[in-house]
Amino acid sequence: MYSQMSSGSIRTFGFRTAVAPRSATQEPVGGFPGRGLAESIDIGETVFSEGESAENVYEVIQGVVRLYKLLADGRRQITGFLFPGDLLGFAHGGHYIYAAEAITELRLRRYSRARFERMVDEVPGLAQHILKVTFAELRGAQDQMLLLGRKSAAEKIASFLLNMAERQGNAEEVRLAMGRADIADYLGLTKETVCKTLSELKREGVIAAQSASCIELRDRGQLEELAAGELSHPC
Amino acid sequence: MYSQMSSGSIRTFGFRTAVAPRSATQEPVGGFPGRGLAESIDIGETVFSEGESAENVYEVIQGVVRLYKLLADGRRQITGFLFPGDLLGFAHGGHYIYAAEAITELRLRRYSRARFERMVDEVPGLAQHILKVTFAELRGAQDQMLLLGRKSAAEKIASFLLNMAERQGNAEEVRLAMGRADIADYLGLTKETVCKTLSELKREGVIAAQSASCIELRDRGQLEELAAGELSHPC
DNA sequence: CGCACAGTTGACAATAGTCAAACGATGTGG
DNA sequence: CCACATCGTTTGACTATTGTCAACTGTGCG
Repeated sequence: MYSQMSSGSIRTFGFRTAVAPRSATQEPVGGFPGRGLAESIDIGETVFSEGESAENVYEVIQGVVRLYKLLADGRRQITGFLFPGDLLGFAHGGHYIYAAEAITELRLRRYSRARFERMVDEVPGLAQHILKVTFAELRGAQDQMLLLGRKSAAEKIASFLLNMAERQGNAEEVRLAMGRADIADYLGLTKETVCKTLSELKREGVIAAQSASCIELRDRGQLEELAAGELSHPC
Repeated sequence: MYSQMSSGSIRTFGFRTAVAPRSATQEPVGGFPGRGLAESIDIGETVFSEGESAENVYEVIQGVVRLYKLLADGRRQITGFLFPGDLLGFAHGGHYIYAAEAITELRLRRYSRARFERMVDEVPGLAQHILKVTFAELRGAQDQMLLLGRKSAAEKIASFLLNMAERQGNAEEVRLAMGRADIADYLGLTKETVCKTLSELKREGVIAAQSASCIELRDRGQLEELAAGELSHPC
């Protein structure tokens, strides 16, 4: 606990964290015993909304989810993307504190909150396991605060691409499940700035694009320097 | 768990969260049994640095702490301010994931990490308690992401002032323990923009200033609308 | 009293946002 | 099978918010 974690991943409540290794889309995960009810959600549909009464906890079986918060006038901040194996449904005061929507066709497993809490209370080590991954989520949240508050557009894009690559086994080719608008709302930019910055990186030969959703990382060193804020000319 | 929390506060690992009521600067807190070693730190001094081997967990007894992360070129993002009763020392891979410095004269209680982990393992309910406050911290982190990614300078300042007021019992007068540069690095702005925005709010009569560190909230409704992003003219 | 430092203000620059148009892929109907 | 409609992406011209730089002010401490 509070120490190095092994490979594999689970996202409990909005941030990806590394835990025990497991296969990508199969049985219950996260040390989570028992099966929930299967549920299918169409692309673009809402799993739950911010402020809604928090009845359930979900596990992503297949597909990608976006979590976000809104300001009164509609401005949106995406706080995280969820992949198979991740859990969602974090609540405060009995209400979901963010909204969740399907970015792709989605398969979920649903657990009632009562059952989830009973399991956390009764299964030995489960509370501690969830604590561990929650700490890791907090760490991700702090990295994202550094990104949102202090990085330039190019540095944000570089960080994002490396982050996505890492989740895909650091392959040369990164597949983006989300559109430009989602990337923008995740990085605190506009979709136009995301486009322009990607084009700029293409022009410099740092990346190449097979298509809009498939990016090749041609100069990983350059991207890493950008992401770390080491370059005098951050764009 | 995952439900409404009572008054009082604890900051475990960087974000303030509401837990069981307690007096402000007295005995051990957070359901945390036993006493740690007392330690005094001068204003501006470092408690620990990012990346340093994480030997200890600390509890703030008196004073204010800033937690921050740095980019390679020195840009700084403050991820939270800690007040009496808060805990700090979150680590990943055996190393602190942020730096901590004293904003004021500071009194801490220090617990060795081994002892802390033993307590978490052995004391019934402690892991769950820490899980609860950690969830609340995560919520605070998500609010801060919304602020950093999507709010204007005026909206950030309004949110910050209301946040500080809330921690001081929602008094009309807010006392700021931190300087303009710290506020700037917390909100993702520069100190000049913080000054200019505060002056603008003064000009509009929304706030008044007894001194640089003592702000009077004259129109709380206006501040709340600003913080929520409800105003057509966000500045 | 004056030195040092934090805070404030203003002129100007730059990064990112806005608006609008064009382009490209994808999917449907003729 | 092609034409067309639609939606997401890309690009460019222009705007605006915030950052930079520098000077000035106020406050507190020796």
